[in-house]
Amino acid sequence: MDISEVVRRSGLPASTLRFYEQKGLIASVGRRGLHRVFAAGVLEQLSLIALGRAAGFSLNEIAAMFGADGRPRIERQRLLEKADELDQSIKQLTAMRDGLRHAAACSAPSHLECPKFRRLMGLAGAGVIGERRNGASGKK
Amino acid sequence: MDISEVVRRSGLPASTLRFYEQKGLIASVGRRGLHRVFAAGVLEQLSLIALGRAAGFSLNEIAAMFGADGRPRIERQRLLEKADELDQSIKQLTAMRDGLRHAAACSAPSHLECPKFRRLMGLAGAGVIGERRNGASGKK
DNA sequence: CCTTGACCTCAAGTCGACTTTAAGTAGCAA
DNA sequence: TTGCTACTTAAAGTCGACTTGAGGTCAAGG
Repeated sequence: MDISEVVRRSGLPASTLRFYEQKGLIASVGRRGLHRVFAAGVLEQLSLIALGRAAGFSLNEIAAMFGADGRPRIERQRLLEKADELDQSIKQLTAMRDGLRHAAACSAPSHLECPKFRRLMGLAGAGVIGERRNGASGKK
Repeated sequence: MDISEVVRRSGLPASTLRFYEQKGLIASVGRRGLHRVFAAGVLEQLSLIALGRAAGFSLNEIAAMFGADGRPRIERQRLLEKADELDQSIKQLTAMRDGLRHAAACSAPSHLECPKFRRLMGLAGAGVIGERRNGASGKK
């Protein structure tokens, strides 16, 4: 497969594939002239990378999970840790979601007058509610 | 209050307070010499900002929620939208968490042999599972 | 054979939310 | 008055995951 086919079948832009190759996340099996040639297995690897990203692993972490052979070497322990992290996130997001729904429905003239809202504010201010950089990206 | 007191009572570094002021998220009531002087209300505002951040709003979005007076002008509609986004996130994270737990427990020799794992991979590869930049930050 | 356009490389740019650094100022204690 | 610091500024740097741009190569189709 040449890169354009991988682009077509993975949905990722070529720039991302080159970037992933540079980072050691995927590898081309060789070149035809200058052009990269990929094995079919790269698609599976890309799915795995997407999965890792969705689970919240960084590209570096994901890279560390691939053996030099390209096959995944995933420690079950890491998976459980990440699952626990996700549990934490889920709890926080659930609290946040409920808080937002309440605030939207709340009859208090200003949100600042609503005790529930103030409680949520207090928690966030105290850092009890995790700092997130990005959650559900509302892509166009 | 001078900036050091806000630092002490909010837990945020002074650089962040200056940055927030520059972005128009907070305002000092004046200066004593060069030194900023803050009103007590700034602490409440900072909590509100923290809350907004935790809910997944960007600083710019949060800035837009404050009237020129400094009081929040929050549209209930926005809150409901964000709550729906969070619901989406929660569903995805829950699926991911369960998938990770399964993969960790799964008896298949390689994760690639596990049908559940492969299904999750497929979903992630197809972009069905949202792209996240950061979830539960495992801070030190 | 020649053109075309898909591919290549390397460097730099982007985005968000801050932090860091360098250089300067001034309130307050001694 | 001196001098210590805590404060000030503006600009640049950081981090992660890519994207973009400039300039170059070459495989394939006409």
